[in-house]
Amino acid sequence: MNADHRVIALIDMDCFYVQVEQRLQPEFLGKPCGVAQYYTWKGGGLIAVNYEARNFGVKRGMRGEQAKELCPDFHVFHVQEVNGKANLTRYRDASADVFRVLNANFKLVEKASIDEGGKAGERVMELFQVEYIGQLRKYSLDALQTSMGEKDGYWLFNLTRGIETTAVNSRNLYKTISASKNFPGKTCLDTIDKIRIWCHNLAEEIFNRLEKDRAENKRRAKLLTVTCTLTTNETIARSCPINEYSIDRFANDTLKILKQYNKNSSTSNIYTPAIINLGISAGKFLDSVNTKSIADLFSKQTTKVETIRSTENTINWQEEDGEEEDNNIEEKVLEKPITTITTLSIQGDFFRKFKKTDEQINTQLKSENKTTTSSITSFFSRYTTNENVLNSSPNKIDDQYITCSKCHKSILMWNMPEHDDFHYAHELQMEENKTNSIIKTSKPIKRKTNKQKINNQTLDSFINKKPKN
DNA sequence: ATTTTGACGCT
DNA sequence: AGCGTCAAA
Repeated sequence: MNADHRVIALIDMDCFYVQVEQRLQPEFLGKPCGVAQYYTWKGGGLIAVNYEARNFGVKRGMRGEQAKELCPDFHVFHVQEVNGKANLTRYRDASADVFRVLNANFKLVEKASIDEGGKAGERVMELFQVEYIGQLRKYSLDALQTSMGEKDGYWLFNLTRGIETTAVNSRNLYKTISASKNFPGKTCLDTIDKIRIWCHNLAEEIFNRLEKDRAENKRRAKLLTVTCTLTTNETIARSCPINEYSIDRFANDTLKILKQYNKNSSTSNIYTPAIINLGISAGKFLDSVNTKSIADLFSKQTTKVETIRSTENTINWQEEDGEEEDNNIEEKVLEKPITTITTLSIQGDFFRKFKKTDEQINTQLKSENKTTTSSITSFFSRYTTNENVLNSSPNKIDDQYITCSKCHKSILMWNMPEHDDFHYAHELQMEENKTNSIIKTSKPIKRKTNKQKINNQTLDSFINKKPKN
């Protein structure tokens, strides 16, 4: 699409965490509520407040008790705690749901980071004594470049005239995965024993999130960074390589780093200065694609033909409706039945299972635009109402829960995408370990190509799915 | 005792 | 590459 004629939609989810909780407990819809982490200190700290509550002056950062004073009907949802630490998994999963919908329906989806925003914006306002960006139009390109530098001045000059051609990057993945916790006041970590426990707790959370990330995104973090703030108020960040995903290794590496800052004798259990904040972060992700499979990418079969994995839960996501390309695929595959999955992201692959035709999606999208709730409901109706789309196994739906056919655990239906993905990736991993090779020789399942339906609505050209490859 | 998380910038 | 800072929710 021509960058001059593009449309960029900015989606900002209001008090998202509150909505996630209200979806689980719809009886609170329309009522003033917020989400708090931790209970004990003055009713927990609010990290999200809905508009009904904001009308009473309740704000993020306030304590639950204070919110109750301002608004007696205020309801507090509490963030799940694991090992005594707030765990935001529920909201991350909900966010992943949103991105699944966006990725399935839009060509480019970028997690916004408002670069050039914030501080730079204030500097510009101060420098040029303007309140709105349009007021900058009275300045010449030269003037802007003199003050802001050649590049930024040029960017700003165009921006004020509605010209901004920066590409929207198709990127939804986190660059880092981190877990941290404050230990304020008397709760500070002042003994090796306490520190050891928390190294383990944080390591466990990071490990779980990394495993899930590896399953879904086929990548591995290579760098572990330990961050801590001491009672001296200094913040320290030190890194070490990640050779293997393991709770104990993460925990031990973290502890080893922290011990370097202990001013006490190594024989004592006391740690000084004590730790006020401790965090572990994993980053420097590398795609965990085997070199063998990269070689395969250059073979005719795999570069030209997009094949799909063959596992028991892979299903034909479209009704029978013969198409010529499919026959070609089938023939080629039969010639040399080697299938690799390397060209497909798991996420995209996963979603494809539940995909309807373009027409159905477009129709659905129109109705989804109305409210978030109906959108999400209809999104999930895609695979909760259509038995043969799901899998022929008898998944029992009990209100909002589904019994997973693989592990027989009761799973919230909106957590099913990750859950199912996890099973798939796990199986894949097992197979990989077993064969010590990424090449799969199983027969691929026939997959239909999507025909692009041409629609006369302007936005539809935008809503068209991503092109393959 | 606002907490947790993530990205970016500086050296 | 490693570390510190800063902002968002």
